[in-house]
Amino acid sequence: MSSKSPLYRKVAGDLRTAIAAGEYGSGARLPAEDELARRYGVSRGTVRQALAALRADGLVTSRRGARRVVLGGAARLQSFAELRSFSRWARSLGEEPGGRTVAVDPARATEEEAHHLQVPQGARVFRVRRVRTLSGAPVMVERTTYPERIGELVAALPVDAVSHSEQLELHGVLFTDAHHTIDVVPADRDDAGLLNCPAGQALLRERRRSTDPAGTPVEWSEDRYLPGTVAFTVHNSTATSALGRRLGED
Amino acid sequence: MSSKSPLYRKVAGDLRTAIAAGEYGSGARLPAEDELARRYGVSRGTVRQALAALRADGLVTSRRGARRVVLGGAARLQSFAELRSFSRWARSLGEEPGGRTVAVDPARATEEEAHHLQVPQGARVFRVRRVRTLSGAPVMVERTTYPERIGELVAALPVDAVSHSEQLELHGVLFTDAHHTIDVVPADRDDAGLLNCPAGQALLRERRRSTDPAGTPVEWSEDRYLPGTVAFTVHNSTATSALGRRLGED
DNA sequence: GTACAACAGTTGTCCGTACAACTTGGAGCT
DNA sequence: AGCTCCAAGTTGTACGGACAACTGTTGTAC
Repeated sequence: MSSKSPLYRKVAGDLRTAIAAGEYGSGARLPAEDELARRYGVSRGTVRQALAALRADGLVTSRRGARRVVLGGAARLQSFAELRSFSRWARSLGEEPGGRTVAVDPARATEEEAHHLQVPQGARVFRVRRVRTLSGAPVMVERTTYPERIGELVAALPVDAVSHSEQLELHGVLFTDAHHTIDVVPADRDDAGLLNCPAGQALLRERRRSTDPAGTPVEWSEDRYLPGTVAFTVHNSTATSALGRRLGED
Repeated sequence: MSSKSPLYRKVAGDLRTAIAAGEYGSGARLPAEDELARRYGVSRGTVRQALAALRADGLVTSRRGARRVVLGGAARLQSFAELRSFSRWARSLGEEPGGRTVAVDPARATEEEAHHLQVPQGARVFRVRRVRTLSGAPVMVERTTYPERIGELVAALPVDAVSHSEQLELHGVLFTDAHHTIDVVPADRDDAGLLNCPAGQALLRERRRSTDPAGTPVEWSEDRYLPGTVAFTVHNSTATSALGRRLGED
């Protein structure tokens, strides 16, 4: 059966599970690259590629001259797939994801939408509003705008489809990059009704712009979470910087 | 004069400025790796290392078979240094950072602090409370716990020192990795007094654990921002995943 | 015209080598 | 004991080559 996944991925996966299994406790030093290369029967370059992946996930440090050290605490970091899909994320935690599509509206792109989706202003887009639940309780309201091509696929989905992203994947729509902005906003009347909370309630807001492998925007979304239900975690290092802080001009 | 920075960094920097200068507009395709290698007189491997950095910053996509595409919109992403230091970040935006140290207390590590700093419970630590301002207006309250070694350095700083992190750097204390958790909490009495806002006001909370190159924790901090003042931005992709979502158990 | 097939172009993976830069621990000296 | 200094160990950087896998385009056949 053997998979078609590249060698360095297998090595990375193996090391990941070894760390998760506690073979290398927090603060422990990993074997040297040469040693790992020998052990797995691969070249040092391949080992380095695997270790770069672990470092990007914040699992290990690395510095010249010394062996790599396992970083404790970071613990479990979701994969990109789990982050992209609310459903997948929830299921991986043993929670039962639910969703109710409130509205699917064909519309004309506003200036903001046009900018983020890189389409001309006034172009045809689809606006989708959904309420997401964990084990039945509403947790998040999701307002997504899709360009026409993608929106048509979404509009064709049944209203009770739990995971839109998984359905889109089946149609060959891939999400590979996303840019997120996280801040706080008060709930408006609409949020309050959908989330069953008082208007003005502070919500954790995540705005997201996702693109496909070719760099074409495929969604522009604004999600609002009830406080206390989820938190966002980020790891960054001098090696791979992905997090930033921004003035909140809105 | 020439610097001691590695080759691939110069290439990456050059490409970054070229993109920023609009030489490759949003959606444009970068030259092929071979072409860049020829142009810079370096090997393809070095070019790939440079491009990997750009990809990690979310500046370009990359997929097998097709040339790399410049991702628009992501725009300016702060460097790790700017994220680490409130002062540096503020100054890079033309704002005047300020700070007031409210208290520096030697203390015994609580269970939580001990866990995050990887010291025995009850070990000597220093708790520092500061109010941070932008152009005079209070924006954030920062509650940081340092292990004894670092805390002693901080305690010796003048109360009106604007940037603690820059001072620590001068003493050879390096921060290379950080793990962040972002969510929302209501302001307690203390926050309200320091930030001059009503108690119960929702604040954007960032909890942070920073480590040095050896993987030793050097700070554990909880920062609370007034809403509307800052937002956090994150880029992630299937290639480098650093962002995650967490159940908010606290 | 439309669909299919071949082809050139491009990035991903993997190997090998060599040297530079840095850390660590121990030997040896005071 | 404490200090300096050295040597071994380890990661970072850079080169080179080869092939696999995929994309976009071109051109052919129907």
